[in-house]
Amino acid sequence: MAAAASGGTQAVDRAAVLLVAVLAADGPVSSSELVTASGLPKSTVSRLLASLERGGLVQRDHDGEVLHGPRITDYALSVRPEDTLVRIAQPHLERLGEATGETVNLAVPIGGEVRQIAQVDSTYLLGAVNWLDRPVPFHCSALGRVFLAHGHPLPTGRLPRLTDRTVTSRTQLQRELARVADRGYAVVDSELEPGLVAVAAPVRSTDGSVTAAVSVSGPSVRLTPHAIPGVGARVIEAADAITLALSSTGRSRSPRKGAA
Amino acid sequence: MAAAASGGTQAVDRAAVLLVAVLAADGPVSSSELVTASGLPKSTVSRLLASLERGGLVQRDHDGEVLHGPRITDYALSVRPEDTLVRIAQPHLERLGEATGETVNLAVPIGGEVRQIAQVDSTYLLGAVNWLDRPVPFHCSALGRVFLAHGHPLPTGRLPRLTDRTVTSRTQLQRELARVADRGYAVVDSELEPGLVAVAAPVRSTDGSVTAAVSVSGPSVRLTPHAIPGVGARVIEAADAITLALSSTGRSRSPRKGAA
DNA sequence: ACCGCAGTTCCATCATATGGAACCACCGTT
DNA sequence: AACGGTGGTTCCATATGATGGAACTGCGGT
Repeated sequence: MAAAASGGTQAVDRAAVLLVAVLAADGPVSSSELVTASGLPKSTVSRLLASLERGGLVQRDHDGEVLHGPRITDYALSVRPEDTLVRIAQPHLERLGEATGETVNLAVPIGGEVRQIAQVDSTYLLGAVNWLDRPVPFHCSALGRVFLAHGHPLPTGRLPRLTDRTVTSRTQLQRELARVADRGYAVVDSELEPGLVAVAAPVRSTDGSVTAAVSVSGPSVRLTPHAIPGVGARVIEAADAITLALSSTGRSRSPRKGAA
Repeated sequence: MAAAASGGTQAVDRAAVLLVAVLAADGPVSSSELVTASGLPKSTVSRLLASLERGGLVQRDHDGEVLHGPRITDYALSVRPEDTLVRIAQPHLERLGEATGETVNLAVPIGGEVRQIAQVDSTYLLGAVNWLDRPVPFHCSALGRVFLAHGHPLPTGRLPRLTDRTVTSRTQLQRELARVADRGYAVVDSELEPGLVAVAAPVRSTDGSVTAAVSVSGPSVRLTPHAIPGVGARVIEAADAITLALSSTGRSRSPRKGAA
């Protein structure tokens, strides 16, 4: 079963699935969760985890739950993760900022929220809030909806109502997400804060998955229903440009090789 | 062959080695480098990498070099890696700062340099430089020597001379590193900058490897040869306290489970 | 003390990883 | 333009090492 694409190693494929599950999970995960998530037999999961643990890719906390191993932590510490993404995206964000005059943000999903990791301030006086390090919810932000519309799991639990226009019904949200996926960009009008309108589009990682998003946000007086389609197009354009730039990341540096 | 400790999966063990090598490497790595590094046959490495790549743990840049995959990047983006470490270490650093009055730093190795990720400023007027985001070389910093003394690879190439007291001979450096490992702390006097003395000790990750270090640094008028042993003891004490705090990181959060 | 569940270990079976060699593609040379 | 070399992937027969059901262990709850 589980047809191998070509030249590969079943055991490693499976182990990779487990590791990715562990990394993608918010906190620690129990083995049994991994068993159900992967559909593999207990014994297999157990053995595979043992190997991953031996390799330092995974570790168990005091009560046996599995979490990211020290080797992964080391790696995460050794890079300023934003650096790559932000550095690559920055020029495109600025271009988008100039084109629209509005606040532009780049964000990534983290845990149950959306975190902004780069921002270009609005050229107007009204609208230049600093969103950095001020996470927003998934369900009522344009950025969040972009992630949701492209497969990011919707956090469980109630969807908090932040304004009287916030969508809090899951079915209604689903309908909206379908439109987002279809249209290519997400719009949120006064759902996060009255009078605040945002438009966002997906940035894709090298394997096609959506791991970041770009947004333009400003007051409803400027981002009117009439203006939105045009802005949406620009946002998509910028997001696609970043996606493209990412994919051709030759990772230029590091001229050092052999050498004495 | 290659005795498995107990219950494990050869293929995954090997794949883990490869992945760790990729993560630990500075930039992209060629398959052949991995072949020599791991001692595995070409064909095996090739197959293993194929699986890792399928899992998104690894990817290849435009000219086939292997680097960290999108799933790893996602993870790195989803955490502020320093957060954990810095948050846990902060109180201990502050305590050390109060005790010594000198500038205290926490650092991690990155690429060919040492990066400071947290700092407590000196209570004196002389000495309160901001080291954050100002990487220092491995060979002539106390922090760097801590890493070197505990297995971190010494960057290849010449060891730049920064002052007339900088150790630039590899053999001499080795001797010094042995002392560091032995004594438990590293000292550098005027090798990075004339008159600047630093003392550093290792912080261990949950698996015992040294992945961070703490330092106290100040002018030689205060950190005299006479004062150093006492400071060394305090630095070790703080570093050990952080190590301990790290190991008991139950990762408390995330009460959410099943639920509808 | 008892049940139940999470996780690890056993073990016989055979599916699956293995690795040497052939093969291919690409580059810098003569 | 033909060539040797290097870095990488694919093949394939072999037997090694992964597999998964069941038995086992250890805990935490009632």
